[in-house]
Amino acid sequence: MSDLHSDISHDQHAVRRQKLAELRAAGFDPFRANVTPTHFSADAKALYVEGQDYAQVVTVAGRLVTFRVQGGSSFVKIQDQQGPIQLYFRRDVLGEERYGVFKKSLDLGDIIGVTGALFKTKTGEITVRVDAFTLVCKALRPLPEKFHGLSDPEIIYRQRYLDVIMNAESRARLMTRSRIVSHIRRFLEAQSFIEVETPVLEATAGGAAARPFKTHHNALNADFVLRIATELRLKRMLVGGFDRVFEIGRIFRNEGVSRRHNPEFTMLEVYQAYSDYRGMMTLIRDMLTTLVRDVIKPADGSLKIMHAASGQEIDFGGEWREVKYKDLIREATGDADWFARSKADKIAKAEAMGLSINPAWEEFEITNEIFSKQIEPTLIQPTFVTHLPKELCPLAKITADDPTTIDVFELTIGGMEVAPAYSEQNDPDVQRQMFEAQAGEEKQNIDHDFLLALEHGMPPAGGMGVGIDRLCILLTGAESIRDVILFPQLRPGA
RNA sequence: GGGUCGAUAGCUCAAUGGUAGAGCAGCGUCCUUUUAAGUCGUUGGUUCUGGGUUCGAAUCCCAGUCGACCCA
Repeated sequence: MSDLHSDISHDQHAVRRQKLAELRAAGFDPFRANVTPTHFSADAKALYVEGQDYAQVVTVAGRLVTFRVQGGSSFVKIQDQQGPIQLYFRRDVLGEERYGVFKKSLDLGDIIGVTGALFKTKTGEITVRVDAFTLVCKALRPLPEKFHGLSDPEIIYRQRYLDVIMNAESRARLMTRSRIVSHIRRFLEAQSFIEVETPVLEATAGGAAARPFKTHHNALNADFVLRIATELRLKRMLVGGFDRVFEIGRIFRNEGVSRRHNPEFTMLEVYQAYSDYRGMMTLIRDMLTTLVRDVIKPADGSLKIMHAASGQEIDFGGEWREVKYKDLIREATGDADWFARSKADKIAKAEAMGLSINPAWEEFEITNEIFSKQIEPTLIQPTFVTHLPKELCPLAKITADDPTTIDVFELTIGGMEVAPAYSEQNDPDVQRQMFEAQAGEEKQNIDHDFLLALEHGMPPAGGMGVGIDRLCILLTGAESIRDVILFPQLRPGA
């Protein structure tokens, strides 16, 4: 290795390959080795009894993330899914030969298994004194730098495995997402909801207004689209007598990518027969307060979480305001007769409020621009915005005392729409008329097979959608949807 | 789609038209309770790609690739 022409000491990849070759030449191949851990790191540490050093023997395994060699003894740390645990290697315990293998053949990033007894160091860290170790995977590439971690966003997203090895906050945030989804499943199952799976490949993209991805099935020689919602399939199950159903499913929308949008995202949709939008209020409030209580667990025992974007605390334990969409518009415009104004007056007023209005928009779209730009971002505390204009969604029941609105709410938290819910339209004739009356960007494709299902009879029901990614942004304090999705969509790399 | 910013050693970053550097990692020493361990020495560059300007380009100009942010 000291020959000038073959010096590879500057090339970490080559050095590691050489170490692997030397191990194999000595009769040991790490890629044919394995280990049977008895505990994960945190569970192992929990076994330690104060004052009883070397009483408990464990086998743990993980990736080498710190390496501190000091002559005849060394401290290293490995990391598994529960986090790091410190190991103590000693020449006088392992013997000259094995200690030499430890020092010469192992690198940061390697995966090892060790067996040894728990003790507490003089600085108070519970540590495994290693009696035996096995290299079970040689990392041929070096880890990013230990102190600054990994900060290049492109590597963080494209090589997420490096991010979650190096950045504890990323690891914690993405694990929280798993716990959130798990909590939602258990919460709904405890209330007799049935989880179902419906097709991703659809003949018609229904249930929402969005551009779909298109694909083709060769054997059927038919074009398909990827679903943009699960709503119409789940309602068919209500027709079929599955009275409480939900799906946590991937949705695909062929639209822009931004801090708030990924082309594929996860949506919970839940439908409950013999309920309505008011029943959904109770359901979502219980779901979110238990989520904060059991998963996020605010340190002070409250149900408050910090909302970085607004600098405010969001209190899930406070009163959840309920307010009609029209009242919010009247309040924001300062015009009690807003909905009676002409389109020209609406445009003038909206532009005076600093909005840029497309003259081709329908009147409800002008009004909704005010809602999404001027009102929604200010709704930080949990707020049920109710009774939206009927043009915004064709799938809900018309309000009994106001034929221009529908029996729905949009739950808004932290300035973001988190969960829309409806009293679901189950009159097949009204449903058909509402589909046909759709206009502007809200226009949905008509799914005739769905209308056929409605004619067979769907029980009255409440339904709700929850954007899981946005909920995770809110609850984990993430800045971007990319930070709560393991592998966010990027342009294919070079 | 438009605008702004960015890409330099494995990673995190310097170098403001004049010899491309540092810390960590790596390699070679010393070190048996460390916590970004310490210590002495040391290797390592297609400065994103392709053109152009210039005596001379990481640096200036043009085009492209990828990313971030803002806007639509």
